[in-house]
Amino acid sequence: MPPRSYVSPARSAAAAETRERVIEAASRTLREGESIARFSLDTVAKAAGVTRLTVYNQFGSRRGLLEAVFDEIARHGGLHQLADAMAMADPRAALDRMVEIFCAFWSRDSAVARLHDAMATDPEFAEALRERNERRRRGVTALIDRIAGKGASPQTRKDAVDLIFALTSYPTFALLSTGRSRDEVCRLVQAACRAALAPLINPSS
Amino acid sequence: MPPRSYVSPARSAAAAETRERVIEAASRTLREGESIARFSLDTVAKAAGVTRLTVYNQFGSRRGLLEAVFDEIARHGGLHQLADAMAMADPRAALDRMVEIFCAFWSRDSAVARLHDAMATDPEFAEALRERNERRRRGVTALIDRIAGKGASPQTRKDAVDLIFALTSYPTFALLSTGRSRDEVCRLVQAACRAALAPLINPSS
DNA sequence: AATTAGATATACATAATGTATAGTCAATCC
DNA sequence: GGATTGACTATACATTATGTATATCTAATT
Repeated sequence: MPPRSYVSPARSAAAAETRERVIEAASRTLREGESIARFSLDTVAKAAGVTRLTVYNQFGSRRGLLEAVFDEIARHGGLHQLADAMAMADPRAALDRMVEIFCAFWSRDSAVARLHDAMATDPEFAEALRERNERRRRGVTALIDRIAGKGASPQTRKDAVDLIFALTSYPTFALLSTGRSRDEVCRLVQAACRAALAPLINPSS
Repeated sequence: MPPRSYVSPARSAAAAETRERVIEAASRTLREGESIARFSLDTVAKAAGVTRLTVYNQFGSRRGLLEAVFDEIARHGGLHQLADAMAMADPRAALDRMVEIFCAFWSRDSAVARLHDAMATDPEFAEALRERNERRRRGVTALIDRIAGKGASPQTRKDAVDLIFALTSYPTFALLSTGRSRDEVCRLVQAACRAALAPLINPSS
């Protein structure tokens, strides 16, 4: 006979709370730790005041926890502003705004640096993050299509998209951040992205 | 009484040979493995036909082995051509050539991808690789100084240097390599670098 | 009062790095 | 030729992580 099952408001609320506490502890550990190498589920569990097994119950694996942390950061990272940016009348202004939004996102929580490091050791996590980045690529593609003149070949468009995609990526942001404020990086990337648009209109190559 | 010590041509030659064999096995393992996570000294030692302890005797640690692999790749990676490139009369042509040399370098041995992944988990190894990249930065700086007009401010120069440094980095190369041949990536990066030079002469901002 | 979901306690399997100690064997020195 | 030395081996051990298994506890539901 099948065991009767039921949903419990109080229980699932408590579970959700511990889940959030674990995510918070994990992102704090990522922020404060100097390397992803030191990031262990044991440390996180202790910081959250739970057992390591609870982490497994909630997230399934280390990878699951890391994805949950990234999604939590993304939720509060200001990416919802992208909708407004994409709706702007001037696609170049929209691109500038897009760069601004992503610079703010990359610099908001230093845990994102460690999460990108985690891509190196966990291919499936890397794939998961890459999929989340595809949204950025789609946004860039849409803007390029609006900016490009009729004469722009598909290859020229693809080049512009991929170049701007690379310029707005986290690795580029991190490389440019040595000795630069967030705003300074933003202006530099904006200038580079504008320069990358040139081949789309000027048919001189 | 101090133990007498001596140098042994035959022994050090044999040691150098096993050292090379281990490096070769390590880079092969990195190339064939799908992730740095699977890269263990045990695997390398077996592939080289030696004991894991021999690896420790020769390289001290996992990090030491990885550095040795990178240096070996760099030695045969064509970076010596940089001297000729830097000696070119036209600094813009030199920059084009530089981009070419680095695109060839990044694409030559797929083990470099895994080595960059290793930066994520080993901060000291990351630092070691960063130092080796400083040579590229110095080269870019020298070219920018030759290209920049008198009116170019230090900040404008720094911006150009850092931007080109980022454009010629491995992460950028890897990001642009999806669906592009080495030469195509090279041309795209060259164009982006040329565009990054504009603020150096045109004082219109 | 019985049941159930979430969390705990404890143990175990596996894999990796790194250290320690003793032993093997051929090249070198006297 | 015999003692010594350097590279390598064999074996063992300590430590740290991830991930799985099993039994138990507790408070919320039925």
